[in-house]
Amino acid sequence: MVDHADIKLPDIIIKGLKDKGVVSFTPPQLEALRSGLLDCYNIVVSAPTASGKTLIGEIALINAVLRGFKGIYTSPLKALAYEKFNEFRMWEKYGIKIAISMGDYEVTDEELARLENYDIIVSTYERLDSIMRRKPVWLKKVGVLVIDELHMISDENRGHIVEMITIRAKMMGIQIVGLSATIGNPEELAEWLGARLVRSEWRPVKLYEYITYYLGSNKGWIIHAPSNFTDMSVPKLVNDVTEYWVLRAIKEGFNVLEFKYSRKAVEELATIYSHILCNNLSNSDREQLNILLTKLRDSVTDFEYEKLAPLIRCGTSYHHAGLTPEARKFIEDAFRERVIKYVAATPTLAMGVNLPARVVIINTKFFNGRTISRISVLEYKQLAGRAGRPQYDPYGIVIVAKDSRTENEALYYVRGNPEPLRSVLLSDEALRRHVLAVIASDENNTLHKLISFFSNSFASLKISMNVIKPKIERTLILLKELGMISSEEIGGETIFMPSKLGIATSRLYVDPITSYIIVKGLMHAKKVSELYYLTLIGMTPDFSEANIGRGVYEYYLNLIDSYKSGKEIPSEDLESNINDPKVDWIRGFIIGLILRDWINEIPEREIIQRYGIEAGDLRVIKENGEWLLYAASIIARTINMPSHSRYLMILNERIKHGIKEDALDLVRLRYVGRVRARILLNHGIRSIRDVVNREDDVIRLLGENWGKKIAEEARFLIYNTIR
DNA sequence: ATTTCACCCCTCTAGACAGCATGTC
DNA sequence: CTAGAGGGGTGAAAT
Repeated sequence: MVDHADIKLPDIIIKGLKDKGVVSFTPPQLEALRSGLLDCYNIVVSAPTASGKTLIGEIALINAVLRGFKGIYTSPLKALAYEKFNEFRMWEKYGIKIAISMGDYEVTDEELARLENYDIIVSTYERLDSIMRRKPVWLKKVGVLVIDELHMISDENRGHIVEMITIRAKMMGIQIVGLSATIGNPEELAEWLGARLVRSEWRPVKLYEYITYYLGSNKGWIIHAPSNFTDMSVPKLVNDVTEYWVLRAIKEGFNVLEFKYSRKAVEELATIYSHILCNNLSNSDREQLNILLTKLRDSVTDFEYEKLAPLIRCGTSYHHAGLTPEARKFIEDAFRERVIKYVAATPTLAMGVNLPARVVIINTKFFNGRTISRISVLEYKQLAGRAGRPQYDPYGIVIVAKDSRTENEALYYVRGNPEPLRSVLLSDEALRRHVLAVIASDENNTLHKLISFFSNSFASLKISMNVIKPKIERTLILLKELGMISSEEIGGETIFMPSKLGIATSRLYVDPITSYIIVKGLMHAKKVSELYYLTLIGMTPDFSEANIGRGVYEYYLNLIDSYKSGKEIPSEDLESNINDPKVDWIRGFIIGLILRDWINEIPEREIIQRYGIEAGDLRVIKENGEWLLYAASIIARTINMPSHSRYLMILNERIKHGIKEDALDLVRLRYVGRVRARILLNHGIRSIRDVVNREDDVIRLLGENWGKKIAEEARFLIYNTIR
């Protein structure tokens, strides 16, 4: 029953919940409603995965809309944002308009204006930050901000973004609904936001945690059944924990998910258990898997097919970011359908889409760059939360810390409390990005105002402003040196103003250091090769780490001198005067080479082999390259370097498609990518017009089906441009 | 003489967000 | 408090 005497839900919400098939509220949902969710109180919910947190946010959003406001929902992943967007669209039949805004979609002025017409906007953190920097007028109409996965505020790389959007919402008096995993210090979070705290351990499926630890190669694994669970006979000692559960899984028809923090390791796990599974599959399993394999062939490149097929044939797979998004999606779907019985995955799988399994095996140790460490209790809880599929499983089973050697190592996770969340806003990188943003958006422009802005931060709850103030002052000095801001004394007070470059940097959403490197690199370059530009963007701190094999790294390290002397790449001085660990000249060089190969139409397969990367990594490099080339182009324009700017924009286009310059026209056609464009060019078909004029040749070269389709596209395009 | 095996040393280690425009010497 | 597997090399023991 969603009717509760003490909760007055608007009729539309009651109807909508009925449509969604919500028959009753979960305990955290009830508590949130009773804590004043509908009366605009700020709420922090700290509860496990699948306890119905999203619905709390959803009700808050609809409630705001019914009161004449807008609602914003924000999440850490594009996939998650997209998923929620589709879920929320069911409210459209009640006249509520839902929009999505994230990196794949524009933030032009028109786009910002477009959003004014929508009631609910779904976005990623970064996009929302970007929108807030632009201060569109409709921001005043926002009644509620729902922040999903609020515990991300502690994330080393992206937590500061979450903190900034929260600060802004807080300062604007917007109702904040923070949805968080179970964390150590929810009270502090609630205190910061002046929010009411909803704290719950409720789960839809009962969870049983099996303590496991390894006794050595000739003894095997000890398994301690949890004391509260007796209806099942699990042996106390097994040769191999995973093998035990995988064999049960195929007999009893459930699935097993194992987490480990290494790509190589998950691939090895999948290989090992594929052999074991293959010997134990039923005939109907085999049939299903054969059908699956034919689908796989159509879904992924040959390269990935060759790697995955022997595993998937046996009902197992690995899952990590080296796979293309298509391959990952394929595996996720097949696992959800229980056709794939066992998946060994890196944490990608736990961050993203909801993919539960009856049995979740968790390895906890990983290399942190210096030494071995173990995942936090918070992370453990997140992974463990994947155990037990609400509709299918009577309970979820977690094999706690399989890689433990002693009982205590495993018990640490069962008994331990999640760690408290800490602000990451005061790092050098976060401060320079956000202090610039605040100045560039003309939000605050004196030291005094900046300090009052940051006194609203989560950081300031624990850290004195006496510590924060000098950090801000140092950041201001840096931003001046980088040419992002200038200052002026007016009436005894220092006013900070953004430069044109500073405004562009904030809008482009790049690190001020990235912007600075690009400026310096372009200033030192007169006539330079494409490799120069590609290397330049590759060495910026915004170009995330690439998974380049160490051997490859060293090989190109030796090669670098010959390029340096020929001035084909930026000078390393560029890096030496910037003290930032993320600025990496050699990485830039290798990225440059990879991107150059890509736009010179080297086959994907060859690039992957040459640089020891995987298909998924190449995608990431392309995406980063595309974004930063665009940014570099705009930066070049703002500092009056139009020829650099033009060339960078051409490179941006070429990266998009992976083509040489002569194919730029042809790839404007749908169904024409790098491969087909090259086939046409090799036969003298150089433009869209040529495609129309020589349709017979096109059909001969690309086959009747595609040829006709493409010629049709070409006619359509020409017709429309003439008109 | 050839094969096998224990042992040591070295190497390697997760993920994913952001841009969408327009005119200088 | 904290790893652990794979690859390559080495030298001694086993066949």
